[in-house]
Amino acid sequence: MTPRKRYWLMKSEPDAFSIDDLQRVGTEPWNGVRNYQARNFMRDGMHVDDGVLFYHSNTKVPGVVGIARVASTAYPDDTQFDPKSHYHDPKATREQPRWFLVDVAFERKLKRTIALEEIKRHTDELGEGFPLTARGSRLSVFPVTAAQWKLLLSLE
DNA sequence: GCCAACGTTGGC
DNA sequence: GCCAACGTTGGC
Repeated sequence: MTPRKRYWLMKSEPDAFSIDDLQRVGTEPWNGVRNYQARNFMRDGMHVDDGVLFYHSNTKVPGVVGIARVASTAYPDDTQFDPKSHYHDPKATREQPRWFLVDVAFERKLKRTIALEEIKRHTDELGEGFPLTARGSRLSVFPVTAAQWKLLLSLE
């Protein structure tokens, strides 16, 4: 049985990996996530063809810049095993991987950036707990409801 | 570049 | 199991 389509938001620093990079390569393993909550969402929650809002963080105008889709089920993030990688985790083994990822595929760029500043004006509709606007939240992968998805894209 | 907020680590 | 120290995130 095919699970109902879910929606997610995934943050990336454009200096490291931008929506243009994703457009160029088409599909990319979402490596480097080293937060358990974000990992759990990828490993336990994501299904192929789920929708992804691509968000640029730590940049001049942070915001949602494109749409992607989940392109694989979760599998171990290879960078955790590589001593030369910035994402190397000495406690992870092939037998007992600690970090998982999914492949993410490009769908389209938004016509314009939906800036965080603008998104904040809709806190009431998005809900107090929405991780993008919740105070102090740094979660880089989290679920978005169908209603939140629709609202955010209506701002495009 | 600053720094508040948060998550993780490790000594005890 | 507590919690101080440290490292990271990410808006500004």
